[in-house]
This record gives sequence, C-alpha cells and structure tokens, in this order.
Amino acid sequence: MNDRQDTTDADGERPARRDFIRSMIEEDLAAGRNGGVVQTRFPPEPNGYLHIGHGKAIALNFAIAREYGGRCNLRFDDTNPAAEEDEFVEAIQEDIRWLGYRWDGEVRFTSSYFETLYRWAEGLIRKGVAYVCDLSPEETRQMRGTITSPGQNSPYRDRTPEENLELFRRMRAGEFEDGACTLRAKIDMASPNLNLRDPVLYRILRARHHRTGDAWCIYPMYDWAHGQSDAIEGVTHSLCSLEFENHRPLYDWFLDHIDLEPGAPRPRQTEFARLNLTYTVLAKRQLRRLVEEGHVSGWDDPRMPTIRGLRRRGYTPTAVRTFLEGVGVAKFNSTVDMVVLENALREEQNRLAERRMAVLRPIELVIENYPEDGEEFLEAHNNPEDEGAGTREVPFSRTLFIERSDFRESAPRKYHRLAPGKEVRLRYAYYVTCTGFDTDPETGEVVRVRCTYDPETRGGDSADGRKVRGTIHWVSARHAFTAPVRLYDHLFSVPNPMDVPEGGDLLDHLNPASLEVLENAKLEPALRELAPGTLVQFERHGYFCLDTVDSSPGSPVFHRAVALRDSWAKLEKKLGAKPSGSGGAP
RNA sequence: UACCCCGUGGUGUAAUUGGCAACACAACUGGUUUUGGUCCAGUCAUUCCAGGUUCAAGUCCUGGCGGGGUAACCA
Repeated sequence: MNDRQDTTDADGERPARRDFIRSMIEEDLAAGRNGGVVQTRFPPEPNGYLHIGHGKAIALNFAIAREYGGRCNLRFDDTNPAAEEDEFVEAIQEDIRWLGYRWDGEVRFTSSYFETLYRWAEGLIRKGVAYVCDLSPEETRQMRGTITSPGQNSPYRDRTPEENLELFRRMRAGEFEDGACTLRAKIDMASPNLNLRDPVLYRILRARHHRTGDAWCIYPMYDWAHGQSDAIEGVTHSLCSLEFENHRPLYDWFLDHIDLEPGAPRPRQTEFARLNLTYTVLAKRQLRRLVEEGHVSGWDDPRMPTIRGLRRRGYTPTAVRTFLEGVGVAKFNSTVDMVVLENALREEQNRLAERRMAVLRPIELVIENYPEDGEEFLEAHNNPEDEGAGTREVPFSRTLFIERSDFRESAPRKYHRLAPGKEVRLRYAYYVTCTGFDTDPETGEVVRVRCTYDPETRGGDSADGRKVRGTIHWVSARHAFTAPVRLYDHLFSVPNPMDVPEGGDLLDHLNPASLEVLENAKLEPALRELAPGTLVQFERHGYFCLDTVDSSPGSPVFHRAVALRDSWAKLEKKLGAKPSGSGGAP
C-alpha cells in the first residue's frame, strides 16, 4: 500500500507552473519554516465515491508533496459514524491508486486519534476554555444569534473546570442521552465569525463506528478533529476548499490552546477554489440523486464525473492527471470547460490509440464492377502517428457498409463525400465513383448506394495523381460483425445545470440525449479481439472502448469515450444557418 | 443587514514581486493531409470602474461596483 515504485511521475521535480500555494510553500522553505519539511494530506470523509472535483484536491496535495520532496498522507476523516461506511474506505483508496497517486505510509484515520483528541479536550477544560453545555440542539442554534446579530452566552458557560471535567467524563461514559449535552469551546458568542461562537467540540451519538465500533458514544466535530489530526501527523500545509475560509481562525485557535510538542511543525490551513466543470454537477448530493432516482445506471455510469465513471468511460489515469494538474489553482470560483478534460484524452490517445474502422449508422455500398465473389485483404496502418504500431489486413469485397452520412442524394456546397457522379477514396482501398442509388419504394429512403471502382487505385493512391477531396471509412459486409455502440454526451444540456430558475429543478436540465445506443453498428473483424477497457480510435468518429461492465464473451458492447473534433459538422451548421438567398451556388 | 474571500481575453491560469500582459483550451483565417482527425502558421485584452502614489501600476493606496462563502450536535 505504501510502495512508491510504480508512481508514474518522477519525484522531486519542481513545478513548471506556480500558483499562490506553491509560492507560499517556496516562501516557507526559503524562510526555513517547519525545518524545510513539506507535508500535505488528502482527507476524504468515507461517505461517498470520489469525483473529478476531489481529483483536483488529490492532484494538488500529492503533486505538491512530490515536487517538494515531501510527504502526503491519506487520512479518512471519519468523525461521523452516522454517515460513514467501510465500503467507501476501500473504494476511495482504489480510486486514488487508479489515478496513480501513492500516499506515504499507512492509511490514516481520524478515529485513530480519538483518545488523543479526548485528552486534549480535557486539557481545554482544565484551562477553562471549554465547557459542557446542556442546551438542546434547537436552543444552541437559537442562542448562536444570526449572521447580523450577536449570540447569547449559554447559561452553562460558567461551570467550573472541575464540574466540566466530571460532566465530560460522564458524557464519555455514556451516562447521558444522545443530544443531551455537548462540549463547547468558550470563545466569543458575539464574534462576527459564527464559527467562533462557542463551537461544539463533541456531541453524544450512539452509532456504530466503522472502525471503533461501540467504543465511543461521543464523537469530535470536524473543526476540533481536523487541525489537531493535521498536527498529530506533522502536516505542514493543510489545503482545503474555500468554504472553510471562515473556519481558519478556529483552526488556529485550537492549535493555540492545545499543548503541541515544542518545535513540532505547526500546520497552516490554506484554502483554494474547488473545481467546477461545465455540463455536469460535482456535488455529492446531486450525484447521489442521479443514481438513486435512476437517471444514470450507477456511480460508475460512464456519464458520471466520478472517478469510477471516468475510468469506465475510457479515461486513462494520465489523461485525468494531465487535466487535473493543468487546470491550475486559485482562490477565484471558476468553471472549467468540459472540452479541456476531453481534450486531455484526445491528445493522449491520438498518439497511443490504434485505429480501426467502424460504421456506426450503416448503409450498403455495392461496387458494380467488382467481382461477385471477390475478396482481398488490404493493408491499413494501425496508427499513422506511430509507425511502430504496425499494420493490419482489412478484408474487402463487393458489398460494403459505409456511413449513411457519407452519402447524399445531392451534394451540398463543400460536401466532399459520396453523391451521384462524385468520386471518393475508400480508406486504404480504392477510389470509387457513385453511379446511383436505390430507394425503398414505400418510404423513399435510400437503401443502397451504387458505385464503380478504379482497380488502378488499390491502396488508395492513383498513378495519374488525380486528387479526391474525400476519404471515407467502410467495412466489408460479409466480414464485419454487428454490435451495439453507445454514444455518450453531456449529462446536462446547459453549461451550468445548477443555475435553476425559481420553481425549477436541476433535473429539468438533464440532457435527454446523453446516451444514444446504436444497435446496428458494423465493425471490422480486428475489433473482435479488443481487450475490455482498451481505447481504440474508430476512424473519423472518436475514441471507443469495450465496456467493462456490460460486455460479455460473445456479446461485446462498445462505447465512445470522446469524439474526434468534427470541423465538417461545424461547417455544415454554418452553411445551413446562412439565409438561402445569399449563399447559393452560382 | 454583519463578517470573510475574490475580480487579468470567450474559458482556465501566468506575469522574474513596480518594468513591453504570457501559456493552454475555445473561436476565427489560411496551409498540409489516404481520418473534414493530427500537424503548421496567423488573428483575437486599453487587466471590473473611478481617483491617487510613481519616470513607470495587472501588481501599491483610497473609494465604488460586481461575484462567492458563512447562521448542522455535517464535513
């Protein structure tokens, strides 16, 4: 678990880019703070699956530790047994490892520090800065005041340390009902920072904890547990998201009031903006809703922004990391365009993925001058970007399938594909010229395209040097196999789904076309041997893989991880948008 | 209505800490191309506004304006 040998990145490299956090760390280093040590941590609560937003925090913490020769712990912040489960402890570790990050030493748990935390709490009581309060949750809330008005002191605020100590021990011993009392810090009920209005340190809660079982019936609150756990682990830089900014004074207050080892590093909290992505949501609550209400197939649905969803979708750890480490970090709440994530995959896979031919929406193409029973095998490059990927043989015959969209009864302007009288290249095969097409007498729909081929152009080159503008992909009807192919699109149809008009619902923005299943895709034979999860490029379409969940031997299911850029679609849209009067052919 | 944080191209981040606003993505032009992919070249910002300090301000000061966060015995 703590091995580092398969960490993909080299250790100790200085960051190529600087941000306010790295600048601060370098300042600390220059000033000789913390004895030149940099230590971070990733502190998830084990109450759900990780998503790409967590990925940003993971990448930040682990990358910083790596860059400065420091350490990064994985610590489960398990202080609320009512919400946490072992299942998530396992899943979270798996996801972090999949991303390619390795934490230092053993996995940590805040629950391992319960005893130390408890002792420190008694210390606060002895110093007279913590007290047992018998107010009910509702009373506590009411007396805290509001955002614009100060709170009032609890009537239990002035109990003596002796009395508090006894009460606190009885709390731990289980002598009081759940919710009967709390331990609170005695700070300032009039503070403009609500977090300093005598925050609760411990509540009584009889719930079975996933690690400590029934050993405790009092549990520390986040604020009390977090900074102290950082201190215990020697964390120097405690990075968290912006909403904890107002907690920082409390974080520091606790550190000031416990008895830290002299000379021990004092952790410092620094906040950064969490990741937002267009066309999706990154809030645990919303994601859970999508799963529970069945709008997706589960936490690993390829449309989900969860780490598991991305993995199943076909994203590679390096592509995700490239994205994560490239988005930068700042204190400004921003939203990164989903295309940046997609682009990271495309860019990587352009170099790596082998090419195959797949016809997603087939229409028959008959080569009238090709021998009825003819068959030959043509050589195709597996990856034009990588000579080392070699070549393969693709079967060719008289009847092929081509994309429906590669034929038009009459060619619009700038359309370089098949239309009556037009010549195109069949990739790695021959030039063909369209001679006609057949339609269904009932519907008028084109059911077959006819053409003749030029035998002199075998392989896709003509000796006379004539140019064809279009190259289309194809599969041999006799040799191809049929399989379902799923096309995924954004889960939501608007860039910011959280922007819901009054009375509306987030789900109003769900994209009804986020999943399209093509049941009749025709695939070249080489695709039969594709390993599950491996990405290949379907030429002219995008990067696809065999679904790891829904495929079974003999019945493969393919899906698209990300589409190729499609500048024709863009052009066509633009041409179509032009008023018909102005753009007509001469 | 209180307190805290933040405002740099369409988007996300830079700017040697006061010295010609840079990189990536997107968009748009053009070129190459047996993927309308890739690749190559080019275009795209008076740094939220108004004052002030300075030879010089994205950076420092003042005041506005705008956005976000905060009132769990959640994290």
